[in-house]
Amino acid sequence: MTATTTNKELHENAQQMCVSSHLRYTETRRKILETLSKASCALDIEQVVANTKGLAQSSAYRNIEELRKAGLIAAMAVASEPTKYELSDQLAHHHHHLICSSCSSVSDFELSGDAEEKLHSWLEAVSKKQGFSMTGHSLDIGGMCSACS
Amino acid sequence: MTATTTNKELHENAQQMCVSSHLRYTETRRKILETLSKASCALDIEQVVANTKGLAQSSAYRNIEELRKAGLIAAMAVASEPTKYELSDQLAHHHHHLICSSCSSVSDFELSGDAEEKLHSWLEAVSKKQGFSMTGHSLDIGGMCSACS
DNA sequence: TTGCTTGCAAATGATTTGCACTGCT
DNA sequence: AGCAGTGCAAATCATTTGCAAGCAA
Repeated sequence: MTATTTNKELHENAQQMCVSSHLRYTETRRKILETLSKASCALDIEQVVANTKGLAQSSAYRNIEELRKAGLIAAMAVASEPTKYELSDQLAHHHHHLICSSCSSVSDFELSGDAEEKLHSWLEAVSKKQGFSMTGHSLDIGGMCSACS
Repeated sequence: MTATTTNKELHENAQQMCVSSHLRYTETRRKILETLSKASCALDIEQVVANTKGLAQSSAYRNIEELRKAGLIAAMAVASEPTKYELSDQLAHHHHHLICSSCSSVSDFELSGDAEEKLHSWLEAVSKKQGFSMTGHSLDIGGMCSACS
């Protein structure tokens, strides 16, 4: 499975993943993914609803949860803020987060291919030793963003 | 600041940190930290209250939040489970988490000193480039624990 | 038809807050 | 005295759920 780059690829991959999870690829779900795809960072429910025409909040919660279980969407909780959602690594590029402990803003970064590979091998070794079957990892930097300091 | 190993060190460091954040180091706070210190993994509010004699739930929330802002406690949110709390890296050993996406259980692991150093230097470089002042990082492995698979 | 999806409104559950009181400093 | 810290109960806010109607396979 490759990360999607074009809108068309996004929907093709998404549809595939929905089908294999026995989910219908409805208009609503398509629109939610498109909203997340357009966003430059993770969005909370309010933002998803605001940026998706004709989406009820309960449907947003329900669909995001289904899509999350199917691996299309990743959820991230920051402090006691509402949960933020973004496309999963399977639908977008693998990346990590810088989280400001003051304003709770989140921005993205990527490690070099080399670093990412090395990290992956460390984590794979740890998982193996503990009998854990790893499906992914997350790496956050905590601190103060430039706006807050 | 060194990670604490003995109970005495824990309270000495904790008191210091409270003082410098203009917080009183009360009996209640001392008991909460002791509860977290005894635990083998992160605890949710219910568990903290259950394991701390004479602690009101609202006091638990209020104190944990104060202690979190002062850097004594780390909070972690897993899926839509209640938030879990543990001693911060400043009061305990720096470590990372294995999170089971099926049962939401959390266990700990450490990287080798070498790996941890390398990781730190990568993150420091990223932060510098983005004008972010890093105070720490977190690294989670996601997947299926041995009990669930 | 059959059962997944949806929107609305009501319910739930975690977390926060108002208030009066206690206890450091 | 003066203000941080406390317990209790009430309030708030994100998230979940029941239900009746809509829509896709």
